[in-house]
Amino acid sequence: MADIPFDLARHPIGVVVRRTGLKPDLIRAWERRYAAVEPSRSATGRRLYSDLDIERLVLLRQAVQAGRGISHAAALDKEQLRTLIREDRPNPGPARLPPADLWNGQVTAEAVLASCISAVERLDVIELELQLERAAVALSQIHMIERVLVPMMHSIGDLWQQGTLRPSHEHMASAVIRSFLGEMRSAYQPPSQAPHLIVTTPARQHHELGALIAAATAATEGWSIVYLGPDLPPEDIAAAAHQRGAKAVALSITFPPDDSRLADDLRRLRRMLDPRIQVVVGGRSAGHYEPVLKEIGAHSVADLTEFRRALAKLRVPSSV
Amino acid sequence: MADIPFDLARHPIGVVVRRTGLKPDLIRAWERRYAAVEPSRSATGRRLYSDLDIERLVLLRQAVQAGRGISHAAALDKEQLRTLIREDRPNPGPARLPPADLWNGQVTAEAVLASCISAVERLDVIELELQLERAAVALSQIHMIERVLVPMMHSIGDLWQQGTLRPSHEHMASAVIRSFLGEMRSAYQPPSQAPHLIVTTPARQHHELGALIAAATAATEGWSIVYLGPDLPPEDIAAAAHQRGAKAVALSITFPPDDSRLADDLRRLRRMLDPRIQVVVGGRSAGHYEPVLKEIGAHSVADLTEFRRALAKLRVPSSV
DNA sequence: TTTCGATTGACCAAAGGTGGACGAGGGTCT
DNA sequence: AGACCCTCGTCCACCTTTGGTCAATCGAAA
Repeated sequence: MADIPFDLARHPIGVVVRRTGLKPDLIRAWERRYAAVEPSRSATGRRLYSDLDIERLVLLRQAVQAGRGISHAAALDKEQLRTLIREDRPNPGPARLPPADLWNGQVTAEAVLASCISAVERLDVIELELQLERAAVALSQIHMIERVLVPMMHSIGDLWQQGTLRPSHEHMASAVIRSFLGEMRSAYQPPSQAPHLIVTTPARQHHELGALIAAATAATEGWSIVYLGPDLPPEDIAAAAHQRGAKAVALSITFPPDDSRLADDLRRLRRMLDPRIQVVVGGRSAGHYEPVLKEIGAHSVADLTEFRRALAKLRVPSSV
Repeated sequence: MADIPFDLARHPIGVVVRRTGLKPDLIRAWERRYAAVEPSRSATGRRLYSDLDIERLVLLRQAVQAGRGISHAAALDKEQLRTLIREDRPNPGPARLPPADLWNGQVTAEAVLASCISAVERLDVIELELQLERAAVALSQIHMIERVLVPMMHSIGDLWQQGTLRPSHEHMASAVIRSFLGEMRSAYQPPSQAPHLIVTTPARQHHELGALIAAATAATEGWSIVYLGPDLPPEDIAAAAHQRGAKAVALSITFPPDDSRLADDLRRLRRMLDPRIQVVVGGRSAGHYEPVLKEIGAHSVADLTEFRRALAKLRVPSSV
């Protein structure tokens, strides 16, 4: 399979606009004023960008977003840009959560959310996919999950309960979100020595969106995910964990609030599982099972931030 | 199933128009100006297109929609077009596939199938995704579905029943195939005037892979798909069909072999549905419901070829 | 006879390119 | 503190290229 060389100039400016989220005028201005990129030209003068050009533009955008001047950033090479962006991230990263998430007033998580919900109401698959895809270019993955997908699921749940939406709307949205999260997760290629995490839902728990979100989140944290879908009995969860030599098992529990069989399943899982394998449980109804979870020594997480923290702790056995 | 060779030229331009969603004038313009396809001619000068030509036109349409100029796209071969589109569609992913070092020879459906099954046995998500992705570039979509995915589902089903595989393997494979089919479907951007097809599974039918395959297949035939996932009661199917002004509803029935409630649901669906909306039913267990299907005037299809044929017939209201 | 398809040439909307100007925001100078 | 200036995203006017569509005409097919 002949791979296309990265430095082959072949993208017209329209494609670059879609992939970078920058406006065409701006791209040209950066080129004119700072020689930020220097695309080659077609015989008739059209700009042709290479993959490297696009990558560079994305980096430049991130650098500018992080507060650098474009005139300064444009002079740096790829590696310098990368370190610069990495430096900027951890500090203002969490602090920037409230105002961030927009690119010059264009794409805000709230606006995306509104469009998505409207698309769901109209049962418009194409529009919903389009909105999500477009947002994914502009928003970071964390924002995407925490500010768009999670609120969207909640809104849909609410609208469904109050009768505004039918099950078909909820089904359609689930299918689209599922695909989207699946792509999100598989876009992350874990390092080869990454610890394995089994993600699933216990038997009789059919709602898998929570598990998918967990999978996508853990993937961004550098875990290698084995996603098993919903509704799996404890024997199979344990077998899978052992076969893959997993470091941990993540379960999402959404419903019902109380089910003694589920508590039994959890105990059974713990008993069958290698004691070195940790269990993390989250989801809407996880709180109702606190006693059992404590009993079996599972990490119970109330939200994604806690989940991420738990993952970080699990990763480094020394710090337990 | 006697295969018709893909490169046999036999479709008049009208068929190509219906299958690709392109206007006849445009198809001819592409040929005239860019030699985008070069159909053979009948004795009297009529254009005759092969399946490969049609596939190529669909790919070209997608490339153009992704922002490529037709003049540029027309110069590429099938494989290049596929990579291009695949690259444009999903998240402008960070890392690209590693260079293919093995597989220097031909990619055959059988070899892919074997590697996939081995990956499932090893519960190796990454490898399975990699194999599918790689195969998708080399194989046509129809081959991919009929020679890889469908046999794979059957093999897994068999291995599961004979106890070689656990439910966790089956779950993992389902999740991956589901994502993959979802991407396959959404990679096909239907033309805007394409007729809508609702795809789902009746209530209590939880296996959705059949429905997903139907969705992906119909998408390649130029339908606009509203995929609703599994397990939907008739009221909601009907409501969705009416809200989107669908032309037809496709249902996949896999199990159980006999269920009187399902028969009732089918009757109810037919009663609630606008008589102009057709119902197509397929799946492993569809045969067991022949009487009901005949009673409600549903099209019952035994395999994907029949399904495609039924879709083609539905599309042209004149021929009903 | 009506419909479909082929051909040709023309038309025009959309996308892209260029150069220039504007103006909000943030300094600096005297 | 007011005048000045710099930075940089945006907008505009005007042009070229690209490419989808149409109309007119004619032969073939159903």
